Amino acid sequence: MASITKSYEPRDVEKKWYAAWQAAGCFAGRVNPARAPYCIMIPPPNVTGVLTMGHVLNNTIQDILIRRARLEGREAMWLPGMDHAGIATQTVVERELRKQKKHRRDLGRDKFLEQVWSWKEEKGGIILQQLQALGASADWSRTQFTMDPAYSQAVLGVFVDLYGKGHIYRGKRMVNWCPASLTALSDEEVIMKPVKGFIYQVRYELADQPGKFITVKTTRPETIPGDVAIAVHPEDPRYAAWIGKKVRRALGPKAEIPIIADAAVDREFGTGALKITPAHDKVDFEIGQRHKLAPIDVLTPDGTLNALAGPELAGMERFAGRKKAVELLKESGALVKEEPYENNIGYSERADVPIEPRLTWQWWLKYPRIEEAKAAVRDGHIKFHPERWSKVYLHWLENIQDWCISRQLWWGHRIPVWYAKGLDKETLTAADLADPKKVHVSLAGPADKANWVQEDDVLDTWASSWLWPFATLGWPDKDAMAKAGYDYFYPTTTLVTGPDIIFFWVARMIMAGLEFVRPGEPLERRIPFKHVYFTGIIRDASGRKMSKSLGNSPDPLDLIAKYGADGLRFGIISIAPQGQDIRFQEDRIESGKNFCNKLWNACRFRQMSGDMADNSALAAILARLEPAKFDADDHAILDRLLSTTREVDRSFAEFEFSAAVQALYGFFWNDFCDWYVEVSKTKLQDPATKANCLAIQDLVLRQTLHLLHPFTPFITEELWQLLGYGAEGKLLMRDSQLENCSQLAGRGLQIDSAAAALIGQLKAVVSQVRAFKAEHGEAANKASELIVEASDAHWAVLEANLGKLKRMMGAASVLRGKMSPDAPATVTAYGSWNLIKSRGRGSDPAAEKARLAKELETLARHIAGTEARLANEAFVSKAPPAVLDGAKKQLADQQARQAELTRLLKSLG
RNA sequence: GGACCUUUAGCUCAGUUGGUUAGAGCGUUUCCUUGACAUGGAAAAGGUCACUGGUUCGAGUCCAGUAAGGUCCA
Repeated sequence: MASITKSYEPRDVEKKWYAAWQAAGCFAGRVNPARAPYCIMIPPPNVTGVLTMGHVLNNTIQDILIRRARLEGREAMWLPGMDHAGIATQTVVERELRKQKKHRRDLGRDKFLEQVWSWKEEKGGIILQQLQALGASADWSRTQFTMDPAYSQAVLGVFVDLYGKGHIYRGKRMVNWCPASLTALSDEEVIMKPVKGFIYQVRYELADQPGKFITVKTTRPETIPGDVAIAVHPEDPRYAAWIGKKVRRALGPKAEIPIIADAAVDREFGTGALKITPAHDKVDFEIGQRHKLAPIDVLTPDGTLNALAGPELAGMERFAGRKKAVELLKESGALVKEEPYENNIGYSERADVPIEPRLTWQWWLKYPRIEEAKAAVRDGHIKFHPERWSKVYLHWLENIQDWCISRQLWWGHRIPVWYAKGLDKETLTAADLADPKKVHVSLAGPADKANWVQEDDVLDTWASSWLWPFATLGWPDKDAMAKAGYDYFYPTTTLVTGPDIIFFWVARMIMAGLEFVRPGEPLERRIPFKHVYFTGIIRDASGRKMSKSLGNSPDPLDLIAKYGADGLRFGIISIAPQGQDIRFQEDRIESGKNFCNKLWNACRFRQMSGDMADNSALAAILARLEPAKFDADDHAILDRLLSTTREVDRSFAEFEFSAAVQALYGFFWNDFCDWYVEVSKTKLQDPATKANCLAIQDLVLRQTLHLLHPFTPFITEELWQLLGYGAEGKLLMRDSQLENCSQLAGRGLQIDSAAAALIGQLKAVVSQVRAFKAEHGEAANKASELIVEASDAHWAVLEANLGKLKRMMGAASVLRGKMSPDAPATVTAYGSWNLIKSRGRGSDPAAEKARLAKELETLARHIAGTEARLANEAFVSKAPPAVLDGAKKQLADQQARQAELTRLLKSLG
């Protein structure tokens, strides 16, 4: 067996094991009826994406769940893949074209798409390789892409199906239009941002009463040429006499527009009068509809003012147009006032430019299964972690609006709709749309393609990823489904994602699953997953979101190079409490690395401590234990091993990963390394106790490696092999079975849990002596001569453990003695024992007295508090007996200590 | 405007159904290169649990309100 080097070097170990695992097919999830499945579908990253800290957190958690499930003997399957990311990808390729001074229209649709595909083959999906560096144990043979032929068939088939069921319609409505990407966006793709600008008061002159004006407030004077009316509230006395009159439009082509009354007008806002521009505002559009006013669209798709805006403005970009409009209004005297103003403006999520409300023909989806989707979460078939997100989910479903699923892009799933040649798409009526001679909807398309023109629009990317949990399992193709194990793996077990896409993705997947999977079967068989774990958002140290533009996001690959993948994983999980955002601190990643090194060296110590015995199976190690020789330390460490295992079990059940990591850290570092390994150094010297001590170490290390493996897969596999836990050719990650707390406890371990309390006391004594020495300027490792004054019972306990304790305390000798009235100043007390270090150097009676006095002072305060509590009749009569006894015992201890300290203080003169 | 979250040591956070003197990591200070580990060991200092009320024998914990910060929805 190879010997363990002095420090852990992750790089080679990671490469070696990742390749070995892959070669051994460890990541594959297969249909295996003998085992319960555990399945996770990756939230598909964008094909344009590169690994961010958010991905690191999200995918580490998925890997942790999958690896733990595998160790528990479940058939684990983590399905990876990518999203075609319509706008983002098209933008990337268009940017490359622009470098060659070309536009996608120069190439035409087919040529452009060829370009996108070759970009995808060359540069797309880097992130999947990066996930491998992180240790992701996904089943790469199943990698899916939302534009793959089979997946695309599923997406288009769903469109045809929903169209046939009447869930999809074409309508001319207000949409969020992105003037940069030239496409519609759904509400979820629009980000509201407060923007500082101006609000203008503009007056409109009454047509039949020159010199009389009505004044409105607007932030968008450039749209005045699109005004079709001025609206006031019907019950507003200020304007009651004005209703029905006409005013002259303040800007643009001359026109007279009516003053109308509509209850949607907010009397409190501005002047109480509102200009109505139906083509450029959602509310205005609705008002316009009610009053049968035809909208006037003064903008081109790219946000330039058109001829309808009038000759002065036509051709100007919208923000330049606004400046010009203000100038023109000033000149004409229509501008009454201009004041600074902050309002919320919708921005395109991808292009980061203000969106335009715009009237266009789009395809809309009426969501299916809304009520079932609510019930699935409300009734607990799908559990959200943390639970509170279910409120957000339900609230969204309560107020759900139809989904605009068409996008004016080329990259994506082209909508399977054909229009009869010569048909004007802009003037289609509902009857036309229902007429199969005019509009054809099918997967295969019309037989006589020459007579038809296919819809130009593609589907929203989310209208493909909402099928992810089952389209990735071959749905709807029966053969593909059988091959992928659809029946076995669906519903999947857990979804790990961010709360920012509850609406985009989580809710829609639930509705899709309910609509398309296993029609007629109970709800719990149709839902796409049973648990949804929402991660926090990773922020920088000062709490800002990490973003490319701020440059405050570290490159995870740099972190892996610096701290190892295990260090990064351990570190990031340790700072990721459930349900809270995470402030990233690199020093926590460093602790992760340090922990790995500690683990490494503890195993190294084991290897150096004695010959390796049979470690190849848990039973073999258990057989080596000699319970008759267990001392308090052995009992205590096994007791802690079990309680730590229990805590990790609990943490997994509750999705509290950082709690698991913290429990393992504390147990391994404090209980095992700082205490058990140290006392082992004495026990290993004695041939009578050596073998048992090594067996205990082997048991503890084995279980620790097992529990840690999901978090730090590489180093644990390496050490597992180095310490001989794997029989020939057996891998930790694939061939071992993790014992949970009750399984391990059921292995016949006879543990005296009272021993843990005794060890706690001994630790306190050691601590006391060390503090005592440190306070007197004596190094911990200096062999001091100590005298102990103790009762027979205490001395017996101390004496029984003296060999180990001397090493821990840094004592050359520990003798039982008595305090003499002229004791040297170097004295301390613990409970009812006194530890006296004789012939101490550097003793300072004054400092010692000050220390004792300070301690007595705080003690007196605590005693007063405890006494007051016990003197309280209500407390004594109402508190449970255990609490009452605790308080009494506490008082007795405090008083005993007070007496000792007082005695010591006196002895110092 | 509505909903949710957060507020505990210099920093980042734990703190289970209310119960002994509120914990951890990092940072700070002092000491230690001892044979697993200086990526380490030992010790110390450091807290009015945001604020105000209430419930209770007892509140960091439960309830109400206030303040500050954050997120989402409209």
